[in-house]
Amino acid sequence: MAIASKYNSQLVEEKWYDYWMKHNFFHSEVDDREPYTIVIPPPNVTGVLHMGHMLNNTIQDVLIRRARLRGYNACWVPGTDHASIATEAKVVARLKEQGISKNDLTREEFLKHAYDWTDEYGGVILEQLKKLGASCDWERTKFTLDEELSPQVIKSFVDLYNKGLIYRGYRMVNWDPEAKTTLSDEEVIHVEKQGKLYYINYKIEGSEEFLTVATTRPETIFGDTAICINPNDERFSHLKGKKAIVPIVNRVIPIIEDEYVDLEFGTGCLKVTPAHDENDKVLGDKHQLEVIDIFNDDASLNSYGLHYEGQDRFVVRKNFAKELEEKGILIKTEDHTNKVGTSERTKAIIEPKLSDQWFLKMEDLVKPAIKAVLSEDGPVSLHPKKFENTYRHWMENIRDWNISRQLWWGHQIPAFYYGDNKQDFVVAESIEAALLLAKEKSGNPSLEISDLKQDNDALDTWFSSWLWPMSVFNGVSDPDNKEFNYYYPTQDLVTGPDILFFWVARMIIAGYEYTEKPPFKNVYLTGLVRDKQRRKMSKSLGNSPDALKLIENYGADGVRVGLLLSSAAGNDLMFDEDLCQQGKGFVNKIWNAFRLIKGWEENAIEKEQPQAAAKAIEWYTAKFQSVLQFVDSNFEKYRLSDSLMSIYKLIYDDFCGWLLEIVKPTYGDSMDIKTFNSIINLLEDNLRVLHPFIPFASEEIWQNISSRTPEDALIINTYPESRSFDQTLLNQFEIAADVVSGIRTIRKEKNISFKDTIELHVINNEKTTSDFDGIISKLGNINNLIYTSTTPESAQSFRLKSNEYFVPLKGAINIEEELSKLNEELTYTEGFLKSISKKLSNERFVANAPEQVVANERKKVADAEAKIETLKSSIIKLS
RNA sequence: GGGCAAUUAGCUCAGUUGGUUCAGAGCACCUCGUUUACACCGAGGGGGUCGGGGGUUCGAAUCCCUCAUUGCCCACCA
Repeated sequence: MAIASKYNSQLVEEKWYDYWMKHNFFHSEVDDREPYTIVIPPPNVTGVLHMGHMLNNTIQDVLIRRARLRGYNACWVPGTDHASIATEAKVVARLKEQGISKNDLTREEFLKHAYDWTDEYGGVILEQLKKLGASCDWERTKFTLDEELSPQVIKSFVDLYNKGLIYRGYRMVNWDPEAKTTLSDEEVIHVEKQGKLYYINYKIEGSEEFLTVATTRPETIFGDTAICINPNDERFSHLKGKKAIVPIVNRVIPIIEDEYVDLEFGTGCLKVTPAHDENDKVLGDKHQLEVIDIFNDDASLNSYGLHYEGQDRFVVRKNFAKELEEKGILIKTEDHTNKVGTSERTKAIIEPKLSDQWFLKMEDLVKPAIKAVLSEDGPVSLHPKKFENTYRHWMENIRDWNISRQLWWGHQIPAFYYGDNKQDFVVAESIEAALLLAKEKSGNPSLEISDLKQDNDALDTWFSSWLWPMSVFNGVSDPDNKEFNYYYPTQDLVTGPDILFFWVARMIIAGYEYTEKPPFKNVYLTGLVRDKQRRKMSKSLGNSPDALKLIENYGADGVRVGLLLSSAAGNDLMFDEDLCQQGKGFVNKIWNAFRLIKGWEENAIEKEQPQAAAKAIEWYTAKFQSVLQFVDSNFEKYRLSDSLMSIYKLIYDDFCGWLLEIVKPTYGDSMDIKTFNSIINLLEDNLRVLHPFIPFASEEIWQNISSRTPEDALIINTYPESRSFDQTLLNQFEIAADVVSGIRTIRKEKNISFKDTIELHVINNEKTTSDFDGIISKLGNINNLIYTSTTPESAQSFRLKSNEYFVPLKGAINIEEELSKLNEELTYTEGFLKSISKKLSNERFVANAPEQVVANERKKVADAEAKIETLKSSIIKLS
C-alpha cells in the first residue's frame, strides 16, 4: 500500500470536519460529567476572519479539545455580535452608495436594510472558523440581537432601572459627529495631534483695553459666555468685575475669577464655552453661566455661527481665524500639540456635547468585580497577571457608563414617554406593561398605547454583550434553568487586552450583579498580531495576510502550529508566514513517522525483540511521561506556546530522531511484532497529546492506523494518563546519546561514512550501565563494543566525565592533534576545578550556602578530579 | 502629566523563591551528508561580557538604586 510522502491537508481537513459534525462530536448536552465551558468572544456579525480571530480561536479550540479528551463535557458556544455602531455605519455607507439617506428612512425601513445586510454577510465569519477547525457547538449559535437574547438585555435594563442604577441625565457626553451618536468614555481614543494655539483679543467693555486669550478652538468663540482669570493673577486684577466683548459676535460676557485657571499657560486668560468643553461646563455650572450650543449634530455650525452657519467646524476654524487676522483681532498663532479625542469606530474627532442620555451608576456595581480579580485567591485570574494592574486602575476610577446611543441598529431603550415633560416616562419590558405604569404614574387612566412613545435611542452594544456568558444559556431570563445551572460559570475566556474594559470587566460586573458568581475563572489575554516589522496588521497597510489563503497553503493545522509556537499569553505575535511553513513541516514530519511505522506492519512477525528496541521503548515511555508532565503544568499556567514547543521537540528529536531510528529494522529485515505494537501504542499517545493542536492530521493518522468506529474517533478519545517515571533511566539515556554524538563527531572529522562499521573501546571509569550498548551500537553503527582498561593503539578518542571512548583507526593518527585536544580539555577542567575549589575553601560559602548546594559543589570537585586523572594518563600514554 | 511592563544569541522568546553542568530553546546562519519514512530531511558547528552604571551578598540574568530606550494603559490644562 502506498502512502503519499507529503501530507495533503486539503484532502483531509474537510473530510474530518464533516465527519465530526456528522457524528455530533461538538455538541454538548447536560449530563453527569463535569462541564468545561467557553463562550466565544462574539465577532461582529458582518466581520470577516482576520489574523486576530485566527489566533484567538485557535487557542480556544486547543483548550476545548483538550478538555474534551480529558473527559470533561466540553461546550464551546459560538455566536456573533450585532456591533451597533460599526454595523450601522456600514449600512449607512451602503445606503449612501445607493443614493439613499438614512434621514429619509423610518426606523423600520432602516432596520429592514440592516437585517438584509446581516442576512447577506452575517455569519460568514462563523463559516470561516470551521475551516480553522473550531469545534464549536454550532447548535448553540447565538446572536446578540436575536429573539432569545434581546429580551434578556431589555429585562436587565428594566431591572437596573428599578434598582435605581440607571438614570437619565443631562450631561456632557462624547459626541461622534460622523456616526451622530454619543459614545462611552471607553470608545474615545486620545490621539496626539499637531494643532495651533490662537491668541485672540477681546475688548473690555467701556474701555479701549484688550484682553488676550489663547485658545486651540477659535470656532467655539460663538459659544463663549465668559472670560475666566485667576483671582491671584495680579496682571488682571484691574479687570475684576468688568465685562468683555466677544469679537465679531459682539456679545457682552462677564469676566469671572476661578483658581482653575493656570497662570502659566497661554496668556493666563481662559475663554469659557460651557456647551463645548467639559471643564468649561464645570465652570459654567459654578458661575451660573449661559450655555450656548453652536453646533448641529454633524458638527457644522448652527445659527449661532452667524455667517458661518452650515459650515463644518474645521472649515470654520480656518476661515474664522483668517477673518480675525484680517481684522487685527487674532494677534498671533503658535504651534501646539495636544491630545484629541477620536471615535474608536469612525475615527471622527469627538465633540463634547450636552445632552440627555441614559447612564448606569457604576460605583457600587464594580465592588465585587474588583474583589473577584484582585483579592488573594480571587475566583477570577487574568493571564498574564500583569493586566491585573490595568484592571484595578480602571475599576477604581470608574465613572458612570453612558449606555444610550443615537442609533437604530440595536436594542431600543425600553423607556416610554406619555407626556411632554422630560420626566413623563416609564420603563418596562413591554409596551403593555408600560401602559399600566404610565396610567399609574400620570394618574390618567384613559391613556392608551398610542399615547406612548418609545425612546428613540438604542443601547450601547456592550450593554448586551456584558451579559453574554449568561444570556447564551438564557440565564438572565430564567436564572434557574438546567443548562445555566450546569454550564455557568464558564471556565476560560480568551480575548484581546484591547477589550479588557469594554467587555471583560463589564462581564464580571454583570456576572456578580445577577448571579453573585464570576462569569469565568480564567481570562487568557492574547497579544496583538503584528507583522515582522512590528506594525499592527491593518487593511490600510495591506500587511494582513488572507487568513483563508493561509489555511489553503499551509493547512489549518500548519497555521495553528505556526500561530501558537511563538505567542506567549499577553505578548504580541510578530506574524511571519515562515511560522506557518514550520507548522506545515511539523505536520509532515509526523505524517512521515506514521508512514514509516505503517510500512513495518506487513513485515511484523513473531520473533525475539532486540534488546535495544526494548530499552528504547522503555526509555521513550518515561520520556513521554516527563514531557507530558511539562505540557500539563504549562497548560495550567496558560503557557500554550511552551506546551506545544515541548511536544514539537518530543516528536522531532525523541520520537523520530531517537526512538524510531533505534527500532527501525535494518534494510530488508523484518520487524518483531512486540516492538511494532509498542510503537503503535506510543504513536497513539503522541496523537492524543497532539490532537488539540493539530486536530485534522492527528485524526487522519489515528484513523489510518487501523479502522475505527465513530466511538473510537480520536476527537472523543482520552488524554494520556499521567504516571510516575524513572528519572534515572532518562539520565542514563542522556549519556548514551552523548556517546552516540561523540561517535558521530569522530566519523565526521575523519570522514568515515555512516555506512562503514567501526569498533568502539570503552574505559568505563564511571561504571556506567551497559544497558544502552545495543542502542549505541545501532546508532553508531558499531560492530564491536569492547570494554577495556588499556588505551588502544592508533585511535581517535573522546571523553564523557571520567569515561574514555576510543575509535581505533587503521591509518596513522595525528598524535599532535590528539595531544592538543587532550591538553585543551585538561586546561579547561583544571581551571574549572580551581574555581570550584576556591568556592569551597571560602568558609562563608560553606557556612551559608544550603547543604545541597555545597554537596553538589563537592561532587563537581570529585568528578573533575577523576576526569583530570584520565586525561593525564592518556597524555602520558600518547607522548 | 500619572501608572504599569519590558530590555538575555541575527530574530522570537524561556530562565521558577539569587546557588547543580562555566547562560537555554525554536527559527535563521555555516559545514557535511541522500538509492533503504520525511530536503516540509539528517549529522555537526558558530554565535550572548544577560540595555549602561552603581550597590547588597560568600555568590546576581535573578534583589536594591540610578540612567537610557521601547511598549502599553490612564488623564479635562485652554
